[in-house]
Amino acid sequence: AAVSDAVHRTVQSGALSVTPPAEVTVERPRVRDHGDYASNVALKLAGPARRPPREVAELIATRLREHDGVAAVDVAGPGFLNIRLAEGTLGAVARAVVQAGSRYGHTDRLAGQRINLEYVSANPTGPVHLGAVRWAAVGDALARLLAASGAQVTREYYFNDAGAQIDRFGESLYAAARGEPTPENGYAGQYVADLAARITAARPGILDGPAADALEAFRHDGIVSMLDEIRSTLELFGVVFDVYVNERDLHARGRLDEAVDRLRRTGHVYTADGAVWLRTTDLGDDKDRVLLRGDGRPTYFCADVAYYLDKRDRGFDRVIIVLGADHHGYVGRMRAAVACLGDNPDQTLEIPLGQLVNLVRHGMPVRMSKRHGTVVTLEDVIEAVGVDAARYALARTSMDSTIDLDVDLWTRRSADNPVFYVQYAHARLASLRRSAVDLGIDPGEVTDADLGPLTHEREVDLLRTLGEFPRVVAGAAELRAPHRVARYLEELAGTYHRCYEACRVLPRGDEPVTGLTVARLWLCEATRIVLGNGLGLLGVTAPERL
RNA sequence: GCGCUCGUAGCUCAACGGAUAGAGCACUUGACUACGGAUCAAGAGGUUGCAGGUUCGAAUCCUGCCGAGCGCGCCA
Repeated sequence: AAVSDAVHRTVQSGALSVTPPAEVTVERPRVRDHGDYASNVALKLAGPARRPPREVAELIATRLREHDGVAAVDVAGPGFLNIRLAEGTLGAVARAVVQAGSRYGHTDRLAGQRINLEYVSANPTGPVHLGAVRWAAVGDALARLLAASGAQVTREYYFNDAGAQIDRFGESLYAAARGEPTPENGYAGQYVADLAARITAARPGILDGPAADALEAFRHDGIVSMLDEIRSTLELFGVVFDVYVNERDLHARGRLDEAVDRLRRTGHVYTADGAVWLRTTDLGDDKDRVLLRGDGRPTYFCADVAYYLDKRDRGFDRVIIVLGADHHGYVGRMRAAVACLGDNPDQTLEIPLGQLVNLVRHGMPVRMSKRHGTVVTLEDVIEAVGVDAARYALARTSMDSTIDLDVDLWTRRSADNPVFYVQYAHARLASLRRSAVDLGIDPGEVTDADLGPLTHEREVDLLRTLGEFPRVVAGAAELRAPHRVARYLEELAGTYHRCYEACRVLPRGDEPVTGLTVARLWLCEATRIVLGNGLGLLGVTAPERL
């Protein structure tokens, strides 16, 4: 804010003939010699202002030096502003953290945005598989991040409970119940046999009645219990959705017909070879798409468009759908369809694509589920590494990278396991707090004056890192990149451990409790809070003990 | 064939067009009468797949090539 203000005043003074930018970038430089904060505004403005960057930087620096709390401003390199804060002002960070508590890190950066966030949406024809587990972890963390940034977020799960795949699922259950082989393109695996047996037991005599009734019963009961199972497994994983939408409901409510009508009015719909098409090539797709087949039945694409419209009609101004890279074909045609509807897909539809996951044990990919005899499932992952490690591991890597989730690494109770490294720091801080209580130390209410004594290099590092947290959260939310929070937590844990080595907190033996003791206790408490908040954003617990 | 994504230290991965590309692991050398050593300190490790281009500045943006994964139906 100070930098932005300085830029404005420089412009107002007539020294620069440019429009001040809406936002200026200020970041913590990687190299500590470059000050507490650094900005590249001068480099950005040099072009429009038609002045050398260093000259622009000097003009802004002059104004910036007039600010309270700014100790020094240097112009460095091609025209960076390196800002050093006055000693003692950093202590206020710890007070701010302690006073904000669990809300520290929250901002109103995305206030007013109504976001519909869809993720997982695994088919109800089987248990949640490994590929979707990543989107459960990442999607849920993203939802927490967006909410922490002030957005109004609805977490949504779409059940594809209509169409031929569901019929095949019902047929597979029916065949299994009668002891017949799995139909072609049907569903196999132990879970199918188990489920078929449960349904048969719950509906005595069902196999003796008409085949059509039995098929319908197996289809219906099969879907219902798969939905239940999926929901409860996700809940075990700490992932709970606000809204579950069934594709069948969209059909039943006439939403697909309505979508086709809406599209017709845009003039992008035509009929050819007996089918109804959407001319998505008008808006960037590489081929047109069928909405209604020759026999009048809608395609999945049609349902997808209807579902998008349904979300928009419910008042969301931004629709985000987290998908695996294997669905990337969906992106182009949906964007085109959205544009056909008159929306700007850059503003209303966002589809982050993520790479796939392999579960690895003893250096070898795990292909088969223990329990289901099919692919690896969410339950397998929970059983193999536990909820905390799985969620952390899946969320700490950029979605762009494929992940090898190494069971041996993530179950290890040592420093090379990142989730343990971070949780250990939290447990150590919690232990310290218990020790302080045992010693009868009561720091009372926190004030800036309490924190004045924090001048050790390691303490200052820690304060600076704590102060970064809200920006990290906001950035991670805006970039849809929860892994940034995990990386930050690892940095914070390391910074804390280094401070801990150098700065003894509690008095030894019969040493007195000093102002420094109190200051350091507050610093530790602030660190504990930030570690806890950060882990919370990832859906990982912050244990008091390990 | 067309399209999308990815390629960074030995390994797993960071880096919103910014300064000397960073962490952890593994490796080498150190620190334990411990506020939780499940930690810390130091060292070594790089032509960011290759070649051009854009600009004050490129791992990042553009073009071509090489390599890997995935996708391209009136399937779901």
